[in-house]
Amino acid sequence: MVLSKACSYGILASLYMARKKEGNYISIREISNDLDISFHFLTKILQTLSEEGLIVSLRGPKGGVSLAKDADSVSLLDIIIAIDGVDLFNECILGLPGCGHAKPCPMHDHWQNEREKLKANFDNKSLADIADKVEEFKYRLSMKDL
Amino acid sequence: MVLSKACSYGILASLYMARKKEGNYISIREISNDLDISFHFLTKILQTLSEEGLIVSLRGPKGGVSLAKDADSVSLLDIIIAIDGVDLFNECILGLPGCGHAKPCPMHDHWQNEREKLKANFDNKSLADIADKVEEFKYRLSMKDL
DNA sequence: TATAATTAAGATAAAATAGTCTTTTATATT
DNA sequence: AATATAAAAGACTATTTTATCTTAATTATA
Repeated sequence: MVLSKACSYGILASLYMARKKEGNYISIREISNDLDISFHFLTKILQTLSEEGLIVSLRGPKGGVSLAKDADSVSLLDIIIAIDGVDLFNECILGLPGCGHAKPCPMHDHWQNEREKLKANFDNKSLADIADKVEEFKYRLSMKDL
Repeated sequence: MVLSKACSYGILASLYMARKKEGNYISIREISNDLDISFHFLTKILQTLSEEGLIVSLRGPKGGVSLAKDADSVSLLDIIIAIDGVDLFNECILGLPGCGHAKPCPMHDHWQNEREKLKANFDNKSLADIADKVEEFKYRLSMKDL
């Protein structure tokens, strides 16, 4: 698995928030129901995003979570790094310590190229970009297999 | 992590065998010592490769493991699929069930392209190709960080 | 101010992956 | 045939990831 489940869930929840009007708090219960993700697990993931400053939250009635910034300025890469860290984009695909230009693993050149493209592609996709094109491209954004 | 540790270890051990004369059995202890991989863990991984028909083994004195086929005809992809299965090359990067052309995740087109290239690249690298070029390209093939 | 709603926090459990240890089986050599 | 060597098999442990459950803290609203 390239991304952890926590990371996938975090991305889906962030896109859910991006599709709602900014400034409104959305309850985690609603998100977990609509996306078919475990409520408590999602709560923890969103706490991480909150600690990382990507979302804000409010307790109590009418509380919930909301993007901390404009959806234009948050990329999928931001979410991924907040949850899974930067290892995916730095590590040797064979897991060799010290793999690099001087002493490369047999996959080094190829994987370095691929992972950079992957990273650029994640970076190039803002939450707003995706949210705006859900209808046009019929994007699937839920764990529900409809 | 893109490949499991078991898979990385399996690849390194296979390359180790490929670099030795074919037909000779190499003890797992020697491989685990030289590559700095846990002996018992490696034994299990090599049992999988044995079950999958990629290597052969012999018990007793002078026993060990050896590639079942010519190193020319075994690709990294063969090893990966034997150990980790085909999920990496089939699954949605966001883990969405039913992600596909009709109802794609936002990363679908890009990732489908990348994972196919990754697969092709793994398929294109035979154990012999790599073994032959270790000196030329100064390949790192051990968990030891020298 | 009391109540209900909602996230935060922390304990626990389940599953997957990674790793270790012991015993059994096979085989080459003496 | 006896012995030593090495893989096979299986039980066990540890760690990480995923998931659940309970209680505490916060806050809007009646």
